[in-house]
Amino acid sequence: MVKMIDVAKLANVSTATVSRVLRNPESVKETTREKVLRSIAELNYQPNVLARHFRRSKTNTILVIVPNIENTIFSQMVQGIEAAAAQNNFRVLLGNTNRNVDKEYDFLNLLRQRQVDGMILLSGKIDNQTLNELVEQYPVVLVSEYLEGVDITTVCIDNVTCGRIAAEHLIKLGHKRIAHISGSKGTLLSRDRLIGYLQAITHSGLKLDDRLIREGDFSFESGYKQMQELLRLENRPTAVFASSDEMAMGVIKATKDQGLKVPGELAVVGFDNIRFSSIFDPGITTVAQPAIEMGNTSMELLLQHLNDPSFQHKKIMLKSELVIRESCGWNVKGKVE
Amino acid sequence: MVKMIDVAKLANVSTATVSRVLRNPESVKETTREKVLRSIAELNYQPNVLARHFRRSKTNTILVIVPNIENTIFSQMVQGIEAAAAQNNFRVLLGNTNRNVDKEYDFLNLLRQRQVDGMILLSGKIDNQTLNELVEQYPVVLVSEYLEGVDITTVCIDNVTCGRIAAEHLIKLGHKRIAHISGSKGTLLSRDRLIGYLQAITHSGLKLDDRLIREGDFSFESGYKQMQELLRLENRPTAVFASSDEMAMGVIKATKDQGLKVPGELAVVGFDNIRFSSIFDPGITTVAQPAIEMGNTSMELLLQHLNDPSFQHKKIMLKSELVIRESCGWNVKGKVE
DNA sequence: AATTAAAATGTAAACGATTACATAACAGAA
DNA sequence: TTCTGTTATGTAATCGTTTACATTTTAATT
Repeated sequence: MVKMIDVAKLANVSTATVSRVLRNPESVKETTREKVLRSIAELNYQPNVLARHFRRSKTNTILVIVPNIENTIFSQMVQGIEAAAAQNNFRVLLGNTNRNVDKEYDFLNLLRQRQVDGMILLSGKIDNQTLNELVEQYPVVLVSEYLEGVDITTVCIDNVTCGRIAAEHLIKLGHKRIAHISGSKGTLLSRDRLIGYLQAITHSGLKLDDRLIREGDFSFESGYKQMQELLRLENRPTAVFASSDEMAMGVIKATKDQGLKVPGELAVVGFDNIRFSSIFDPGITTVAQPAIEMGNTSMELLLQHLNDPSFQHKKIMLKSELVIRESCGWNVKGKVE
Repeated sequence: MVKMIDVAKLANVSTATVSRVLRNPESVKETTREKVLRSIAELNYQPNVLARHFRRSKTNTILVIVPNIENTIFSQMVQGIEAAAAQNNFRVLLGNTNRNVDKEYDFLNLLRQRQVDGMILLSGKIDNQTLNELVEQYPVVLVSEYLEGVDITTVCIDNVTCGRIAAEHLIKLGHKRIAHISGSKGTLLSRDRLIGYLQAITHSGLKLDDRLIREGDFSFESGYKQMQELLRLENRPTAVFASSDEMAMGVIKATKDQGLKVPGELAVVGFDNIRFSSIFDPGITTVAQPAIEMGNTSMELLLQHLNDPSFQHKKIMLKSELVIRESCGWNVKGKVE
């Protein structure tokens, strides 16, 4: 294996100069630089990255903790992260936890052992104390979810407003009995969307009905199941706002399976705008999370942090918008803000 | 930062012994071992993995090259790889190429620079010569796709048989005009499925019609577009076999958009059995690729290779089966093999 | 030409674990 | 007890870059 000393000898310089040509080219006189570059090319020299990492205690690699890579909302975020990372010569190490907290804790060791320079969390099951410790020592960015009691850089959307907009859309269409299927109550993001829903209902003067509010877990199956229960009510809802597109699909499927029509007999609004929302039949009206942008932004914040140790934690809120498709029918003209 | 020498001093041994306790515990006397372990615990010592990697020229990390992480068939494979890797204390570095060949070539440098110990390819756009060079020097496994002219460990399914089974299913249902929308012709896997289709048509004595064979690129959009063209034929097909579920969904959407019914007026078979095939309406009859298992198997082969330099390349073929849902109607009773 | 400041290059000491080889400790046999 | 073979431990070189500091070269100014 060709090493730096070989290049140095061939170019008649010291390894220091070769190293500088590689890492800091302007600090080397042009003629020397060219000589070195020619030697590098001639010998087909590949720097030993492991030695470099070791010496610099940096790996140019970041870790992304993903609850479930199969969920396209997360893969979109990863895509955004990947793109920003590649541009800055960073690599992305993937940590798929399958919503298993132990695995999540396990991955944190990569940070502690300096195998990665920073971390992006697409889920937040870690307890606040551990997270606080981590955040103090290493660059960490939290995406989508946010946490109380932890001072951490966060990229998210305004879930309260989004929840409100979704419910208001259904109200404007004239619906009076609007159900909500939330994500797991454990997550703040679910609570916020619920709060938005409650705001919309209350402000519009509609009657609040507890039985119309149900807890899911973001999955298709939970949407299906909760909708079945809603259909059993003597006075069933005419509209549903589900906290994820997958659940919205479950809702629609359950409704169709009962022989009812969507949007004819039930209007549905989802959340996320995953790719399949537009492919699904009917196309799902949904609150679009700018997933790729969220990934991109989070990586950029992480890079800022990486390059500037005095970086102050930021909370970034990205804009999301309602995408209108067929699942609510067409009573309303044009786009709803 | 606590280092090995600190542990050694506290335990009154040499660093060599501490290192042995960590890497090769049986070679150390029990009493010493315990003493060392106690010191490690007391100091909360974390070995410097970068130093270790450097010294050993191993990273316990493998690279997965993914054409498109957003496609759930790939994320399932990644999931399988991840699981097998985690069990063996390996990490997975993700290389998302977005079907960009340059990025693919770029990622190969990770291997050349020893930043990863091995590689799993979920796509094969790399030219044979480069790949051959790579395979000679490093452990590489190819999944799903296979290549002629390269001696490389491969995990795949029998695409010819699968294509035949898909077409035969439609034939058994009584269809006479069966179209096929293939994946990109560049890939052998597309050609194989087409061959299977041709075999089925020919063997059954049906008339072959060139106009019913069209090239897509696995995407929803291409399925939609090709189906639009098929619908314009004066004598349109009554059934379509699409080489991916996404294309099948495109086919169904295009058909519905023309006011036709699926499965009523068109029967559709897809390929892959991605998660949304069962959620889609109608549920898609499809050839199931055992994606997670494929990922798992490929990682295990890679590990074998990693542990045994004399490893002989293997070609593993996994079983896949037809999953019958609603998209072809119910003219046939029971399960079709 | 002498002086000085700035720019370019070289020297050599890190970084922290691993491991070949040398040595010491121990157990069992005579 | 002594010898021998085995097992356990220690010593110190090594992996290949990077970089603080020292030295030399170059350019600018008088």
